[in-house]
Amino acid sequence: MKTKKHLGQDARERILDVAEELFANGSFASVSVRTVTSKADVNLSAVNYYFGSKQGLFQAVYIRRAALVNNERLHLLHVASDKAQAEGRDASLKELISALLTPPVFWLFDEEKGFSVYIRFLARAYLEDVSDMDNVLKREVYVFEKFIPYFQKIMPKLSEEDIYWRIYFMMGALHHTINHLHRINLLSNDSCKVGSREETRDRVVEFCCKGF
Amino acid sequence: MKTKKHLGQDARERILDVAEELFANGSFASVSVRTVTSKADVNLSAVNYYFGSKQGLFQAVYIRRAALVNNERLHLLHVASDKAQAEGRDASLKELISALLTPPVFWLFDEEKGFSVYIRFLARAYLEDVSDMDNVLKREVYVFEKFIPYFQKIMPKLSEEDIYWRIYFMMGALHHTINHLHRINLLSNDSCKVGSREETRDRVVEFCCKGF
DNA sequence: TCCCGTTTAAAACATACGTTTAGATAAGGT
DNA sequence: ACCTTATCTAAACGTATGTTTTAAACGGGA
Repeated sequence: MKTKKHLGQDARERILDVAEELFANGSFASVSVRTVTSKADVNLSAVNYYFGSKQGLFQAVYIRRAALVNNERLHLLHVASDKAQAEGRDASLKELISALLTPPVFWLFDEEKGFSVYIRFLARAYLEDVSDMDNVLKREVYVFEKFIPYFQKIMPKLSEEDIYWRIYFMMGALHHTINHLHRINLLSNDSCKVGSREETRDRVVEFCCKGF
Repeated sequence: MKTKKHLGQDARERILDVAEELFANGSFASVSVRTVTSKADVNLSAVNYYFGSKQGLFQAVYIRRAALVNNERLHLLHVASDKAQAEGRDASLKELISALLTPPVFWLFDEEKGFSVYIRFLARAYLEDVSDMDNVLKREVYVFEKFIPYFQKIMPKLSEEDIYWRIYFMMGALHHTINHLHRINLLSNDSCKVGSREETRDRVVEFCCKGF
């Protein structure tokens, strides 16, 4: 006897998984509640039941994993900082930038954990006004603030404004990588192939290090 | 006596103008044909009459100004190349990158000519599968191909693959600038303001030059 | 066993959508 | 004047949309 019912949290998660995937590949308006619920094998009204509205679902997808990327960034920052301190030096520019870029790039390649989908979802969410991304960004600012002193220490000539601008462009290269990595073949007339996650990470980190 | 009728080309252009603006600010699915036609003050069926379908309209918006950015890039390339030749030197890295980035950045600021809308439209179109952006990109590749020899001449150590990767990241910084420039204030805790188009251009060019 | 809050189900609601159709209107050529 | 062509209009078509409603099914605690 199968017990499909009364697995509320289970159904909720399943909806979030499906919605995350669909929203990662299409715009908010192009994804219908009916597609979500049928792919998640739940009733049509489940979305409204659990999330109130389609927009509520979208925001719930964001919130579920919002902190993870930034926590991992801060973790890598502290690891690099501790290691540097033990060796009697400052954290290098490469270490700082790597701490910012590695989590999203690696997770983009990590099919297993399902984060790659979330990363692409995030990139798209930045363009949707439905998700109130200004408030989303405010959470990211918190992380960048933590990085600023480290940048200033090794690059004392730079003003805070300069550093923010460079972080800004760095995020540009990152988001572009996330969004259009699959098109590098096309753009380069098949000169370039997408390699391993480490190779991709190294390329974008190198680019951003020099840009700084 | 107003002659609203028989202004076919006029109505067509008006539809394109309105659609360009709407598609620049929202996704393909979120913009309805009814919104376009009512804002353009034409009949509902005008879109299907002139463009066959909503998708046809979207592609027509793209095509209308597609060549302009890339033509301007090539023009700037030749200007820089001629000037360099007259001075008995190669075109500098900064000149090359500036030729690639200046047209979209300047037009982004140029409210008057309406290109700023198109630039934002383009950035969003890259995420819509409806516009068959792989074919769109092939047209851009043509332009990059023209630049490759110039890059190779002044940076002979770099392989073609390396150059393409760097152009790729450069486009990332550019597209990010286009998409999220208005959020630089927020990202930087109000440290940064959006300055003139020249200042913005100089910042992204400087970043990309060093990244190369 | 009964009650109660939670969850699932099916149907209906009221719009909004892209597209098609049929016919009116105007302009230009012959 | 007539015919042809391009343009514009209004209405309708069929479908898809997000959401709401109503009721049934279930599990746990009294």
